[in-house]
Amino acid sequence: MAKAVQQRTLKTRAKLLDAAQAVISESGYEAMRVEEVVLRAGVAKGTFFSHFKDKDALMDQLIGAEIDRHLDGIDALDAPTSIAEMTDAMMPLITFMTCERYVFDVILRHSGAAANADIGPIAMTFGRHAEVVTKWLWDQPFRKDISAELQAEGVQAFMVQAISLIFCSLHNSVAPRERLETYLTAWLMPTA
Amino acid sequence: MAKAVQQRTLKTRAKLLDAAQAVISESGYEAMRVEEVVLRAGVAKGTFFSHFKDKDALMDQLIGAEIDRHLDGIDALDAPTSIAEMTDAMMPLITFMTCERYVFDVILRHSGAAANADIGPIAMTFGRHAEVVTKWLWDQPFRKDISAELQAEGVQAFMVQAISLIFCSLHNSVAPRERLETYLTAWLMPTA
DNA sequence: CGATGAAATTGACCGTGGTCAATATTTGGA
DNA sequence: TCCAAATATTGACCACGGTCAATTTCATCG
Repeated sequence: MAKAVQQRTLKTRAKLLDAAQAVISESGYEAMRVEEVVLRAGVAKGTFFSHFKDKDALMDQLIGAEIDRHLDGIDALDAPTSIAEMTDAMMPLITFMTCERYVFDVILRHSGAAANADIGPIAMTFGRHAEVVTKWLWDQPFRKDISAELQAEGVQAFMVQAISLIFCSLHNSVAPRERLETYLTAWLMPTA
Repeated sequence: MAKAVQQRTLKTRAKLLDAAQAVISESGYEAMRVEEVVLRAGVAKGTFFSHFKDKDALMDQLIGAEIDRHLDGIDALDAPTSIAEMTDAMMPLITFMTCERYVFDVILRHSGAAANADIGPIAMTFGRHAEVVTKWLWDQPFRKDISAELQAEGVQAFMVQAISLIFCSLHNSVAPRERLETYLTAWLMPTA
């Protein structure tokens, strides 16, 4: 008999999430401290870890939710008809993903789930993103020699690469938008 | 007048590196503890941090050196004449990069340097890897519509993607070698 | 040699994430 | 309404990376 989750539990979790969100709004993701969150939420430290496996799990939820919000916006758009349009459509998401180096690190760490058991919010968003891109590619004037799914995987690979290079001193002279557009043109519209 | 570095310094650094390597050989990278290393090296904890900025910096050196050894092997090879050969040539490197999830995380974190000042060993190896691939691509029967440099950047992006998916429960049914070959064929030999 | 300043080393101490046995609260049944 | 089992909460405690003022060792020069 599945036991119903107590009201108390929901309330405590909400308090923790609110407190965390507040800290992040004020000081950013990297600066978030578990101690600060439990202090504001008015609960003991141990309570935090009975609601979230670890600090990373909370970040997974918060950042995953934020990415999902961006995907909602992207999903509402008409399918882009050019590489430039596609790149533009992804820019708000990319901007968020690069708002802090720490945020991008967390995203990378969670982009693939470690075990079947724990496919977290961020991993889900990667799946969703691939779906959106696949849908976009369905009947576009792009290459036809490979599947839309494979094309979408490539789009993700290049998006990650373009973002990584933002944080790389050796390659940060080119803006991410232009770099991504170059990549995607070469990937989706080869002429040789 | 630049003061020569003391013998003592070199000796201590060597002791620390040896101790770290020993711990890693026995228990792996992830299990390495600074306390254990300084204990074996017979120095105080503070000494460790006067030789390495932090634990990550030591990992950067050790893992970077290991990657360099693999690149030496790759560099000694004849330029591959097919995608399959190219993929095979990169497999030993990929195998090392995926020996532990932690190792891959460290590599990703250091693949782009945070500031011009600290381009570490791992970041250097990425540059070197790109050069090797670019050289390979120079006169190969692959696509000619984009530069060899851009092709090499793509090869790196797909290598990272293929590795990431190894650690992803949603996509670990395909072996990394086959996945990479699929990616590289689509990237380097498009037929549309 | 002995003195003196520079460089290396030390270890007590701190910040922060995470654990767990003890305690408090809730729930469902008699 | 009361009791017992299930569930949630607590906070002292630990692990481990990292800091820094005090101390020791080293190199150079008169």
